Amino acid sequence: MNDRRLNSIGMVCRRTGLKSDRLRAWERRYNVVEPIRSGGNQRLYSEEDIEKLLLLRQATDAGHRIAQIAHLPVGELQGLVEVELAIPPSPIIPTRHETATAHATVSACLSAVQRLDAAALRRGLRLASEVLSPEAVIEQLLVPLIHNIGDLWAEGGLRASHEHLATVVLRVFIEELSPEREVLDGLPRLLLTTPAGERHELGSLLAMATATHAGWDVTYLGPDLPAAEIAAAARQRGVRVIALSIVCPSSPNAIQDELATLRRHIGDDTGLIIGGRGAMEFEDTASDVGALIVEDLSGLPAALALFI
Amino acid sequence: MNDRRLNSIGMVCRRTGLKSDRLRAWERRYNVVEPIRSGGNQRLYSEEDIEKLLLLRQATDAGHRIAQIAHLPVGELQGLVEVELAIPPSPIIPTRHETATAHATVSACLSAVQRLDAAALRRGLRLASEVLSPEAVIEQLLVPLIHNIGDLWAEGGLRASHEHLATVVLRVFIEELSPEREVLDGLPRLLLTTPAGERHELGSLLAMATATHAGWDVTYLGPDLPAAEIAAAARQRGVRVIALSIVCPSSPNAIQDELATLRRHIGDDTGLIIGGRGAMEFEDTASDVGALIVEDLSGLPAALALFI
DNA sequence: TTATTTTTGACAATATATAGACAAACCTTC
DNA sequence: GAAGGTTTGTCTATATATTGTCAAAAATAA
Repeated sequence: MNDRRLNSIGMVCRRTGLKSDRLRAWERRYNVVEPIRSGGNQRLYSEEDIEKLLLLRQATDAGHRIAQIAHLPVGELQGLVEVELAIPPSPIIPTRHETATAHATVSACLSAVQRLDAAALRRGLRLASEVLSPEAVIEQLLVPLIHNIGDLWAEGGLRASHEHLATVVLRVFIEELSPEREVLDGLPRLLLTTPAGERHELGSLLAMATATHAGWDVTYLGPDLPAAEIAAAARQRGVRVIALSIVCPSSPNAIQDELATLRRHIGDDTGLIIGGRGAMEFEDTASDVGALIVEDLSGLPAALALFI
Repeated sequence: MNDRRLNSIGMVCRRTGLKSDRLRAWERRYNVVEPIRSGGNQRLYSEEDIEKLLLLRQATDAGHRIAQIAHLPVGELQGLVEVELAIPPSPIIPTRHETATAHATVSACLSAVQRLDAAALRRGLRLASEVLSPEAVIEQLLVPLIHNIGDLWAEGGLRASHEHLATVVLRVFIEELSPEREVLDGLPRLLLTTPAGERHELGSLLAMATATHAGWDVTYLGPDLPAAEIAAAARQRGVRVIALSIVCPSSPNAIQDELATLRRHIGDDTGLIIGGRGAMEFEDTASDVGALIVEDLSGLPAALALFI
């Protein structure tokens, strides 16, 4: 393991909490470590050096005298320090609540939205997610819920404030639903947002959760982003595909322009997917700009797979 | 993934926060990047160059010496800054104060935003929140971070896409930061949103976290809500106070109208608080409609207390 | 034109190195 | 316990290295 990462003495001080004088004194008197030198004769410590110095610091803090332990190898120092290392993993037993049907939860959540009761909405969602798998939560709870909200909104049964509250709560819930994005280096990259003029975010959030589950490295940028911005972000991230959610834009004509502008900016190498409730209205534009239309959220993984 | 779009040195300075002299010095002394030249011998940087420079800035901010890290590839630099972020939690180093932790994290988070790296931003925030108290997270991490984002945005160093990404990540983080709103029956109720025309949400999110910590039952409705909607929601929830965040509205005149309309709708019994970076510009309007202006987030609890 | 960029050299501010001194803490011995 | 020596961390002074910044003059771009 030849680590090219070398640390200056200042860095070592920050990382070990030892002052530089002490560090140099230890080296001078006991050769605790023997850092190589830079061209200008400055010390360069390896990660192994730092590890040993950290252990020495802990040991001296615990009362050991540096002269007695300076020569010990790292392994022995660890033994010396590991006096109090107890990590009893507390076993968490998932309490199985009654299986509330997704349907009942949908109606409960809808009622919470209408009452502007964010706490109740959160409780309902959380309860369901304890029982259902993430996929089931999306398909049986979130999709119908968001659909219902959209319908009610169209009928005038909900005000903008209700939709805003639902968005605020759901966006956090959906993001928490997504798996932890840890070291995902090789994954294909997807940019997800809604075009300028489309401020409805819930659909794109669902798409984000779905795409993440499908194994994509999703950069999610929220709603209402101009084409030039989308293109710039796609370039910076080096994404393979851009996906746009369109539900109910304020101006359909403007969306067409945005799509055309976007394709012009990104060139032909980047895939373009359009989905959402209002996507079908842009079928012609989509074929003009070489975009794939996805009618249903369940069709998204297959559409994405075309670009791998 | 070859980007035909290249960046001038001025653009790189805005996007990385590095001064041009420093940039050229790094190149002259260590060849950190080797931008191609235009016909007139001017440097043209690629997106990969910018990515590397951002990481180098973050690493030097964290105390690394440029000479030791200049030659590292991007992947190792990422590992390096992760290591640096992982230092604060180490319990054996009492020498690092809260402020130092917060400062390093702010820089790391800013770099993550500029790289459109949501995962790194999340990790940075989470690590800090494991060490700092919620109050410290807000005051020393989130407020400076959001301020910095605003400044960079004003200077052209950030695009809308960067601000969107930051909003998406921060809104989830801030909501998770807030304590569980469980049994809070007697708490005074607050409605929090931004008026129509103001789409910047980050400030109102901070206000939400602050007000929740101050013991209010906050109904948060996200950004960009028309006055009539705000009034209707306030009536339905029976709130005592409405708080609005104003940062940089698309049309200041429209905001004045919204404020007047709102006061007309809600009557005189409901308190009205206006805060945020752009709030001071509406001082006159505020006094007309009987609204309290809060200049600073730290003044919010006191202002709210007036209405209990 | 005006603003930006390039090159070069110089310079100030930090960081680090070495050698030596010193006081507080620690240990041994009386 | 006290005396005396040892260990240990810290401090000083001086020198060198590294790093960021600045200025001037010429070239380029908008």
